Amino acid sequence: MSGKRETPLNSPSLAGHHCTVGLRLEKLGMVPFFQELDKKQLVEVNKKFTATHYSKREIIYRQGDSATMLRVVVAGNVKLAAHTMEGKNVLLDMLQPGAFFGNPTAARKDVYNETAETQTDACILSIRLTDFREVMNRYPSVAMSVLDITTDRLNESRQRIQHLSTLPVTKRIAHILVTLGNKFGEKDPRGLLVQLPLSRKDLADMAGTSTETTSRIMSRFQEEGLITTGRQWVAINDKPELLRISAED
Amino acid sequence: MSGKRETPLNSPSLAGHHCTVGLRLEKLGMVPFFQELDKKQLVEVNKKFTATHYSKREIIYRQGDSATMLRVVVAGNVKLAAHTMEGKNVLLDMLQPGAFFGNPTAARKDVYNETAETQTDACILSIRLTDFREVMNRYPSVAMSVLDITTDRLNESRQRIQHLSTLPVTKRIAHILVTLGNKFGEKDPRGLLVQLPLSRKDLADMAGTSTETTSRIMSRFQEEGLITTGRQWVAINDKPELLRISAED
DNA sequence: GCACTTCTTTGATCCAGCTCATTTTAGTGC
DNA sequence: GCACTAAAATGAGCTGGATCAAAGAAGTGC
Repeated sequence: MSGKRETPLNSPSLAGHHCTVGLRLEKLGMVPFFQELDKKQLVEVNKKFTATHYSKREIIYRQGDSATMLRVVVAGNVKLAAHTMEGKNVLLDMLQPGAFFGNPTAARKDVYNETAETQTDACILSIRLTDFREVMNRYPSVAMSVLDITTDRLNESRQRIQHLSTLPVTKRIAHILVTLGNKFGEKDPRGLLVQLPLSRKDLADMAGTSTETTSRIMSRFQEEGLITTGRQWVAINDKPELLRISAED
Repeated sequence: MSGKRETPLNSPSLAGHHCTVGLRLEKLGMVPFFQELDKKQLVEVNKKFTATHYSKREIIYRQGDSATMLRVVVAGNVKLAAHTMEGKNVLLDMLQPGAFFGNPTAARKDVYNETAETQTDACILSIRLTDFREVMNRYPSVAMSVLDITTDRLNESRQRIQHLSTLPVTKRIAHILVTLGNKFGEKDPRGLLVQLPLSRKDLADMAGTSTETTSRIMSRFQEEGLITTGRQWVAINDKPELLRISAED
């Protein structure tokens, strides 16, 4: 029983080699919106990108910084969060490899309105915004794909507005857990393990509630056998039931 | 004093002539994302569109309907709202002439997840989604413009999430009033008049609160001289102060 | 292995906003 | 102008979650 609560997350230190020049091209080709480019085009586009390695919990850019770059996660995870003047945080998105961030537009609106921070060691590619616009103009498939992704994000975002406006906290958290399971879940003896360092505060910032309330609800879910959780990690044990809770009545 | 509260909104019945074939082309050219097309291209694109006239409070499509068309508001206003099973509504967006609605993507996700309803008499153009994709592929400027608009909407949407998560109702409503003033405001003896039929319920559905609370807050704002309001209409009298309220502390 | 820091849990109190109930008022149809 | 309908205002009581406070784990550095 003793080890039951030890962090089951993968060691994040396996990064570091990710950002080698050799791997970059290969990775770029796996990014959804470059999928349709051929080898030659990819080489061309690749030249415009710069790779940077970040370690865990590093800030990539801050809310208010001038927005000149578009970035792509190659390896690791990145979270986007917005801050209020009085310490209130809102967790806007958690990104996986392949996802882009930093407005693809930002014509006149020249500052980021969220802060980007790594959750694990990570390798990030950046491209100047003007260069990326050029790429989209030359390859409509890229623009279309970016549009599709942005539209999906808009829809997610609107669903979240709906949840914040109409659902009580318990249901919101149940729904968030299901979503995290689907997006970051990995089979594990403990259940569907969310492969991410994820604190109660993070969950609270996603659900628009307080850390304490989140903690209470998580404890209840654990008692009921729906999840297994410890410091900075969660595993989903009964997704169907969580889904039911998030939608019941 | 007697007439002080009579509805000051423009009569909506001035539509009806909007949807003539003659006007369509002209209107299409004014839509932001066709801005860069020349006359000939516009004529070409125009052929793909169908115009429909709707009267006030008509449903254009419902949440759950299969999504095959992209639509553009030519004249009038349209609101997008999502419904919960138990009557809870969320007002997602209010559209002006020139705005498009109905996912521009919808590859596999083939249903609308909101309901579109006219707020005034309106003229709406529709194009088959596949046709629109073709247009975007042929004219990158169109795709880019649609992307810019979608990105702006995503940012707005995220700001709203932030407000719902961190601000008390009074501030949220103050902010909404300012936004409405900026977007739909017209100079009027009563103040900056929001040219739209706008009930307490609508406001409540935007702010994620109850009709009663909205009513109380609106009454207070009126007492304080910040707004002038009546049945289904509002005029902003002191925008700076409303802004201050929405951001204070 | 021990001291320290950070995260999490739990308890107790309080209040913003919801809900339910009723009255008032603005607009509509005749 | 009068009766009718729907929106808005107002009152009173209740409650989901916030906040404040403090104790209990789980990692970390030395």
